[in-house]
Amino acid sequence: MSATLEEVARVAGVSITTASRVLTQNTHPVRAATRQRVLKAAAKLQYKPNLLARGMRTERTHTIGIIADDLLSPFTPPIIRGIQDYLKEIDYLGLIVNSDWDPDIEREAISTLLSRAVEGIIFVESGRLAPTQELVKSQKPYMFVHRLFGAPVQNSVVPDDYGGTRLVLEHLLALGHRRIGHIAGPQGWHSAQRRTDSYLDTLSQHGLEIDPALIVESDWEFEGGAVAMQQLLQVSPRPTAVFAANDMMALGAIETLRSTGLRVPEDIALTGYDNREISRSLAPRLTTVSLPTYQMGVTAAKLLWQKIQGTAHDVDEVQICGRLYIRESCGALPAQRTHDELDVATTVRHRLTGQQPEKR
Amino acid sequence: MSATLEEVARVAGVSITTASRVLTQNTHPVRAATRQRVLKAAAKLQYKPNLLARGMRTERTHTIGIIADDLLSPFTPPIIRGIQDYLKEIDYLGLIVNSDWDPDIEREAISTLLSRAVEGIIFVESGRLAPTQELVKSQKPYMFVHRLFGAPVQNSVVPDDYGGTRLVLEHLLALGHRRIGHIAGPQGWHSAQRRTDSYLDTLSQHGLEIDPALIVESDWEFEGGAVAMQQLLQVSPRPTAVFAANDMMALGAIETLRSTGLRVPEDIALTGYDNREISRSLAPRLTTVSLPTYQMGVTAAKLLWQKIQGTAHDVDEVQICGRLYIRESCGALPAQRTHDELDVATTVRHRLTGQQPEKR
DNA sequence: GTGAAAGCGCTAACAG
DNA sequence: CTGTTAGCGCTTTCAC
Repeated sequence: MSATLEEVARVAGVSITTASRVLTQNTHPVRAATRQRVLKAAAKLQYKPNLLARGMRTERTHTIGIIADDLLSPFTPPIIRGIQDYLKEIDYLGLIVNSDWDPDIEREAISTLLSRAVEGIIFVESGRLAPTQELVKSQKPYMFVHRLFGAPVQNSVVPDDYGGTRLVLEHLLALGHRRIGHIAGPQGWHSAQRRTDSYLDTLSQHGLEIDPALIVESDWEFEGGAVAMQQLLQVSPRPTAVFAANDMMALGAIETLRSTGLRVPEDIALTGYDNREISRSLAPRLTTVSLPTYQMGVTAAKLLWQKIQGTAHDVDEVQICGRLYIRESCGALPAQRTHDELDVATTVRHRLTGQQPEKR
Repeated sequence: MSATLEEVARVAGVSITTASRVLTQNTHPVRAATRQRVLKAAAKLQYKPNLLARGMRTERTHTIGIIADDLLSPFTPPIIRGIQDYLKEIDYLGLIVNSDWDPDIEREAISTLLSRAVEGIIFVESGRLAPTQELVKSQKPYMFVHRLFGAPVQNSVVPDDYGGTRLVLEHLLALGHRRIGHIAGPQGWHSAQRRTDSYLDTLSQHGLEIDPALIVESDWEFEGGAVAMQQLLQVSPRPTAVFAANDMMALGAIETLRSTGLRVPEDIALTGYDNREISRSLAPRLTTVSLPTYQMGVTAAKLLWQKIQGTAHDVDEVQICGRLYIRESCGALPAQRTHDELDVATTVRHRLTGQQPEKR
């Protein structure tokens, strides 16, 4: 390992205590000259405090636990990144454990983290609605981010699906659409339900009558969206726009329209939700609302930090609204960038091992 | 915190030493009856060892560091998941830090991790080719996974791009294609270069002449693939199949073909690389080769573990080959599932708050 | 077989 | 202002 405090103290010709006082943000007074000697010694020896030892003494390990139910979900990594970025500012690190929607594994994970004296735990996309016995007993603070099911619970940070949906629907309404279909997510999911609720309320508030035939529940997936769209096409009069509750279903819907010979957005306008990365590439590029995953992660970390410091206690559910991304699929932007534009945007050249290709 | 060894010992009526001996995989002999008493006391108090204290004594923290240059890359999460799953088996945990392609941040990250007495470090998608001074000095083992640039280096686990490319090309050859275009990745990237090398070698080995005009370098992106395909379409005679060096460019190429009125795979067969999640959804579903990210993570963790234990030292670069996924875009499968099939595959039903919709 | 004691590296009283 | 001392919870000699 690297140099210890003792060595630094010896080199600086002071006691361990003094060295410690200089090398921490301790308020205890130390003479300037002494301070300098210690600092110099530390620099010379490349002293790095052993955080384990410090943590043992102070009960502050500068570590929190992150329990992810599905690390491979498209939303989990940006949430974690948000958490990490906030942690970095306060000089903390996160220990990440997977729980795979299994209560036993999760219990085990909590236990493992507690054993490592984390100062708090953040659950990412947890199916759980309440902390385990052990966690409660430990008195450690915790937060849920992007809780997928159930009613509002304290200490959780979730997307404002209701508000986000209103953003995209009012955009469609502003474009003149009056007959708007809805491919809903599975209603067992919190987000799906909120988005559908908002669809119903927003249309009603704008004086439109709800046509049950224009609402089709699907399963979040591409193929589900494709099938749902087929169903919507059989309704008459046909909707002029469709709000899909997520991007994958919107893409599936586009596929159905395409194979039916209908154009997006000219024949039917389409919008999604989530702002998945692929949505801004595929043609037509999708108008959608972002899921503010990164910001949710930051917020959860910040709230956990306040709880660790004792400046906050149980907090009510926090909702964070995404942004509306207006692209081509709703008709508000030119239908498609031209290939000329693409040519400018991208550099393409030939290659064949070593030799420069001929000009064409 | 939870119960300490001392309390367990007191309850069991033995010394701390004895309790410790029972509760670790210590070989020291303990009478069966005593052992039972300790075990019972531990269970009763729900004893969980303080891993910090143990780590301080043993210099084994059961923790490794993971430095990710880009957590939001599509490949990083599955690599990390592979690492974590292996770590779980050996009862280790990973401390994840981001470095964002910045050498200073990376140096800092290494320092932070060392300060926490990690037993080794895995670099994920690192741009770096060698460990820092400090890391070398620390004597801690390390591994690189999915190193993106440069020649083979020791202690790294990378995909076998050469072999993977051969898989997909031989598939196209077996389907009878003789004029195969190639949308290459940016040749500064290791993977791109290897895939192009393999393209050249495989075609040559099968007695085909390389036509430089059929090789277009692009930028890994959707739009780049679209532009590259336009370029390939101007070559005459036209290729009957195109191997894109990644899925995104393949999707872009499909878009170009579609807007040109050409069908995939009837008019031109297309294949990608990486097996991105979206490739198995969009129509036509993409034939591609997987990047064995998960397995790479597992392998890196396993090798690191061997180095930690001292049963292995510096190891030569390990290459792991992906799998060929045959789908519709190359023409080897029926062009598209029918909508009837889709109907069966997915449950779709109406919903309107509370009320069951009418049968249609 | 069992236990007393030392100590990992650090911080926090408490004296001076 | 500085230093001495105790001890966080655990493992590990070394005696018995």
